[in-house]
Amino acid sequence: MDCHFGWGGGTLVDGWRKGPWTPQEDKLLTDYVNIHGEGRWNSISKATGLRRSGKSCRLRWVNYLRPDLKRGKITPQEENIILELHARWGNRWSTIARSLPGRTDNEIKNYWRTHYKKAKSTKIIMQQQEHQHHDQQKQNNQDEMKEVVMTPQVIKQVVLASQDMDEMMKYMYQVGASSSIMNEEFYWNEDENLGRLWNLDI
DNA sequence: AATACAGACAACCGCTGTCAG
DNA sequence: TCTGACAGCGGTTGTCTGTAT
Repeated sequence: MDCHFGWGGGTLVDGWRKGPWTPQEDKLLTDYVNIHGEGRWNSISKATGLRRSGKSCRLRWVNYLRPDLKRGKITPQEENIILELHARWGNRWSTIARSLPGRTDNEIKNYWRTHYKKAKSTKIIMQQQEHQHHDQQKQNNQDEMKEVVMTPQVIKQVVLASQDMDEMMKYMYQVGASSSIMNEEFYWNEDENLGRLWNLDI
């Protein structure tokens, strides 16, 4: 059974409230955690009368109410850390978040999703340009090797568009990347080279 | 001024791992 | 060893807000 509360309210499902939290609910949860500490999330509803599931309470505390949370935009430094760690760990958001004090896995996940989607479009455009480039060469009946100039900006875009190191390297070789960092040594020393990559002044 | 669109954020859902009984 | 409760994680969706047309 669903019961809609209207503006500022939530929805009651099987006795649990869902939807946006109210300031009153936030206060109940904050007071409880300040007294009892984190954990035992399922006890909160019984102890405080808060009609929220343990899961919902934990999420609200971790992502919004925790006092050590950093507010505001992701800084360029944090962005570089996220990109580097994502290249290394993939979608292990909680692992990445541990390297960014005050940032939550949810926040990083949302940030990546927004910017990754943008990068994905960039990748498609780059592939289209590559195809056009290739067609042009065919049309001109030129038999020379194709070469894409890999500026630092392009390299960073490729990393942004890649799911992982393997895909990135595959793509860079696919487009015939020409860059001083594109060599065997770079491929096999990914940790060190990611550092070098993000030190590029772009 | 109205509308469409994209970005940012908050919250939920389903799954998995852990641990106590 | 098995099982259920719980916490945590990643994926996904919904909503709000700012900006472009």
